[in-house]
Amino acid sequence: MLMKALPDQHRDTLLSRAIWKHYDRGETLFLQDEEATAIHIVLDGWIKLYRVTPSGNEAVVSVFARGESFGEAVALRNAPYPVSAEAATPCDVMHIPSNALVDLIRHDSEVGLTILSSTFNHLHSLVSQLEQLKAQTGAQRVGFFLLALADCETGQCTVKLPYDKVLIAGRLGMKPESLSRSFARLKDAGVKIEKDMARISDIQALRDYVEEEQ
Amino acid sequence: MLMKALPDQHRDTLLSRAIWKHYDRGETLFLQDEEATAIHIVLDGWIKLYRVTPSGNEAVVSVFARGESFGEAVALRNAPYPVSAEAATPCDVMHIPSNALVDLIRHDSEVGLTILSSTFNHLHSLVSQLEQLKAQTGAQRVGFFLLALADCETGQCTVKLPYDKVLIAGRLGMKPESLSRSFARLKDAGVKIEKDMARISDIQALRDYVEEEQ
DNA sequence: GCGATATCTTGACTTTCATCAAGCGGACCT
DNA sequence: AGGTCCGCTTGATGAAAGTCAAGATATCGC
Repeated sequence: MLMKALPDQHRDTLLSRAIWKHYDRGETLFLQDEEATAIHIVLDGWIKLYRVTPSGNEAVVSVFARGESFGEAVALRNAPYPVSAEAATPCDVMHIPSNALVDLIRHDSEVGLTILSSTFNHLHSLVSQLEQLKAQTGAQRVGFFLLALADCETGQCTVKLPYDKVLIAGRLGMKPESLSRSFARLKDAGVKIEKDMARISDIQALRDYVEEEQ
Repeated sequence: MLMKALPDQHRDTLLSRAIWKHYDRGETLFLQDEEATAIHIVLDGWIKLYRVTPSGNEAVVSVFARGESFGEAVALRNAPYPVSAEAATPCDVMHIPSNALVDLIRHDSEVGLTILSSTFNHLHSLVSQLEQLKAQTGAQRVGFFLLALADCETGQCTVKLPYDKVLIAGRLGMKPESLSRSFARLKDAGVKIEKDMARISDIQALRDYVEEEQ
């Protein structure tokens, strides 16, 4: 996201100062309240960002896939991370020192606008998450999640669940048990779960279901 | 927030191109999906940002007070607003044309960093809203809201509710009826509501209450 | 003062979801 | 094969919050 938006010349400047690293499942990239020194780009695998509440509960804030970047703005402010990051699957991640980026922004103000834009996309996705959480039932949120993964337009479709159900549940703001029950409800909307695959018998029917009142 | 962070010289540049305007309660500043042409700074009163869901429900996204600014990042991208804005009380608002700001950023990249930072404050507040919504009960969220308004450190304290209860309820992700019941529960934590004033008999007791497990 | 309207509270009922507990099935190990 | 751990599902129960409806309490205009 970040990289695509930059002109080649700048991208190379950043890449020359980057660090590649592999993480096993469950390994921690950084912890909440640590000071940010780099931004992170997922090359392969899934990274989850989560927060531990004072009472010790874990809330998944978001999950990043291959090609996505996170931590830009925190690194720029030299602020502490507001979340922790952990590999949800085995991962390859590229780290770019925040200095490299700050230098670049000072040098070319256009880069600032680009990052602002990417930050803003993230902000919008949070706003719509917030809205979804308030206004939709669990089963509808799950349906929405499946639709976002489906790549076909109409008719029947099969989706591979990208990470395990505990994490999906967290991502959608519910407990694994509730996720399981939501899947059961979605049977009426033509969704069948087999291991880590979801078979949607009619995309449009599912769309209608998630947009239904109540 | 935005203005304070800028050096005087730049602030004056912006102010010279700004427009002042008064809004009566209930008046609309802009609607979701309109194209953004300016950023907004609240001089007096309260502005609510809300979203209308496809099913017609209204969800309050945030409420801005005197001195706060919003719409920076949307204006910079020339994107459509993701939310609508309305005066929750009579308001004075300053509008700064987005061109003015874009010119400034191109001219001085430091400004880009400043705005990035302010955008990120907003983003973090959304993240913690998300977390709160998931992990706390209604009464705890209300308690948290009151604590944020209270200006004293310990002992007893009286807080004026800044806008009406329907809006507070929306801001906290609940229905007015639930807000009313949450207030009733907070009596045990030493909070009494009289019209639009909240009397907190012991700030610390309330703090303990909102941080309690469950 | 007296209605009329808007705002807030209360009550009864329902839905949704978290929780606790038990059970199933697969993967992995020795 | 037999354990054992883990991820997932299912069932029973309770708490929280939404819904619908009715009442209480302003606030305003006349």
